[in-house]
Amino acid sequence: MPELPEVETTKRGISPHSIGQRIVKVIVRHKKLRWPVDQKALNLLKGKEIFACTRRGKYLELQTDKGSILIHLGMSGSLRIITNEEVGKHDHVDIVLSNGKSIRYNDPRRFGCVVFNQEGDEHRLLANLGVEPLSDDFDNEFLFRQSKKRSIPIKAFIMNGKIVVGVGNIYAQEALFNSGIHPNRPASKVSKKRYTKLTQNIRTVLNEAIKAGGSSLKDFTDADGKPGYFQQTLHVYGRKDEACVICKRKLKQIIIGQRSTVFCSGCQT
DNA sequence: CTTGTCACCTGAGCGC
DNA sequence: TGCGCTCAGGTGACAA
Repeated sequence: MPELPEVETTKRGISPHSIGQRIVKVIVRHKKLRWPVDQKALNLLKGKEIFACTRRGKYLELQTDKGSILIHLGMSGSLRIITNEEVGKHDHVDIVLSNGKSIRYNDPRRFGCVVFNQEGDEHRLLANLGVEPLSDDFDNEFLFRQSKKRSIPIKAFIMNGKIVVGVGNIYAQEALFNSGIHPNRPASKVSKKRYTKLTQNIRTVLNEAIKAGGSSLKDFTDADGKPGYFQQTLHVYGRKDEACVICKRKLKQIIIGQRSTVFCSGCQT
């Protein structure tokens, strides 16, 4: 489920149920996630109050004054607020709260993680992250400045979390299509003007997706809540061999950095 | 430092 | 029905 908009939607969904609550206990049913779940360390947070729920890139953090729980949803993870619900397949971790509810972490592929963090933003998983695409740091010149001497395809460049966080495989493709840029073009060979456009399109595409995801927020606790991008109009992602919405050419699919990439050879140069 | 490749997993969908 | 294959919203580790 998770690109940045889904993570943001998740954050907004669990925040009202968790902020101000104390952590009663953390139940770990399967500790083999991307990183081992350290039950002992997480137990240090028992009785502590969650004073904030924050997002950094695609990472979520439940903050207490004795440390935080750092969560990543990987490819297939999700968090739900539950009350006395039967444990299902892939429900690996429960964070039991003082209001009787729990934050339940489910992740079939187990590419995500639930880790104890006492180092704040200095934590090794956070320390080297790039700028937030929805912040002021991601200005019209940022990508252009960073792209100097970079030969990698523009798509891999904007998906590099050390440059800018949260741009995943769906929205990278969409933003490049909307900007008319060929995904394989070397980053250093994209003009400043086009970077300005790309920057704006990345912002727009993410904001639209957050808006779409937000519309289903009231149903957040439903198991089958659709992530934002199912409600959004996607122009290229998943549309291989279909007609370009602009020029009607057949959309092509290529592989960039082991990730499939759909684009229009007419509109994107 | 940059770039490209691998690894970690399960489940869905398809052709046979 | 079942088997084998391919593919899927991510990203850290490592080699070159």
